[in-house]
Amino acid sequence: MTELLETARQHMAADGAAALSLRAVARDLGMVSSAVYRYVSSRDELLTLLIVGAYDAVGLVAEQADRDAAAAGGGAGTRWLQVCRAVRKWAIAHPQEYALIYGSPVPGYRAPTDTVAPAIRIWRVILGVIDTAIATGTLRPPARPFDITGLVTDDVTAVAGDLPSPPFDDAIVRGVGLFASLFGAISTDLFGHYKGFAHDTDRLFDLIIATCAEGAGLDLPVDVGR
Amino acid sequence: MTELLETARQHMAADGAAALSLRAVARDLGMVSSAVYRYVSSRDELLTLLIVGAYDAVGLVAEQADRDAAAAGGGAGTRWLQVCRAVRKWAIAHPQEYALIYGSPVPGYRAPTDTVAPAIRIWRVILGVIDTAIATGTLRPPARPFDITGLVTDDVTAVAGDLPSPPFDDAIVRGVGLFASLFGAISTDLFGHYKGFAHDTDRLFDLIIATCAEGAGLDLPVDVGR
DNA sequence: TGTACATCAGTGAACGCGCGTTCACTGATGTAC
DNA sequence: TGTACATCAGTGAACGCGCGTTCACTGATGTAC
Repeated sequence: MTELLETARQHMAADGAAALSLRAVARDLGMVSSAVYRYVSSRDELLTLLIVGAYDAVGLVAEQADRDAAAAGGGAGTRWLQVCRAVRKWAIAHPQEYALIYGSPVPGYRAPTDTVAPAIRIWRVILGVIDTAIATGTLRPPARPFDITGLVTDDVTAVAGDLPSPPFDDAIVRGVGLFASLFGAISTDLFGHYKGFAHDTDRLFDLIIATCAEGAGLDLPVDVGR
Repeated sequence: MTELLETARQHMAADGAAALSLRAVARDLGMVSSAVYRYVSSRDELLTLLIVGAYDAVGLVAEQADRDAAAAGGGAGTRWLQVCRAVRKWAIAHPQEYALIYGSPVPGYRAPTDTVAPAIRIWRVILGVIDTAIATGTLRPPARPFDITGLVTDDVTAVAGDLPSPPFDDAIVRGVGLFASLFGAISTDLFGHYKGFAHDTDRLFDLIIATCAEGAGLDLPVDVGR
């Protein structure tokens, strides 16, 4: 089973998730194609397992980076930067797994609800960073407060707990902004949208994260990319 | 030819680019499969045409929104917001074409250089907005200047012209930040990462864009999402 | 006005391929008494 | 210690399918003299 997933991941790494074939994986395992049905009931189930695994890997990497940075005495800004760097490092090491979850959906595949829980892990990390920033008084209050009534569903509180009180009741907006900037910055690079214009992509990434985090009221360490 | 591309786009809309099949398109056109080779020399060439078309569509939509906002007397912030909204509107109307260019690469497809020029149109719009903001004195100077030496290749000046002088020599960083936030925000929504948490996605989008733009030193109209 | 020829858009059959999934099966290993 | 049985991991053949691409061809339309 572990071997099956490992081989499937290798195939994905080579050809992409959309081209993932049970037969090819079976071949690589030295099995006849029908044998994989001993482990997995269909191609879709295999994809689901890979998706869940990828979300969990991102979640784990993010949680660890966050914990490590906090343990080292880092504030909210440092923690966010380290989370971003860790997620990006994972994405670069596993581009097709990244594409599987944060790229375009695989044609014909319908995600079951099993994928929701692992997908949410990264959100918890983001909201945790923001909570810390509020608690330690380092989150810059909004110049002009947003009206967030009717913006999100009640399910958010199930994940995030109660929303912070004003002026920080816009925490979700900031969180979504951080999320979008993180995955926007990674995808832009990974999916080839720099077209050869970027040279030092590591530093450019830090600077994008810093730029957008500043907009969210989060100050990154002063020496980022400088 | 126009019909071919139109039918191909319809098929993509239904099944995604990775599943696009010359035979299925031919069937829909009431042709025998070999007949499409009259118009297109291979499946890859068809994909290239679709990709170029999608980039051009995004570029056009962005340029128009920018021009219209400028003509209506909008400043840099307003222009950027209108560009974002226009691109997002196009993306929602053409999700698979969006995924084709800003999602994960199609497995097995290698993009020829023909796609570079149309892909760059949106960058010109972004850099144009920033130039305006500098020229009109509405771009907030960086609190702590970035050191951008070695960050980008010389090709950038071919697209963007000469870089602005300090303290705005970090314009590219801001531009990439805006780019990442725009496509991050669209993809997050379109690829289903809100998982049912977002309610008013239109307003949420505006707020993300405003949040990240603020980090880039660009002030959006005061009433955005408020 | 009539004829010869070229161009064009599409036909139809065939190639070799890989795919997901099913089914009845085999033989080795483990377990119960 | 020996026997009967159940479980397990995998086999092998077959199903029906759609795919990209090639090739020699046909018949309608346009053009030149």
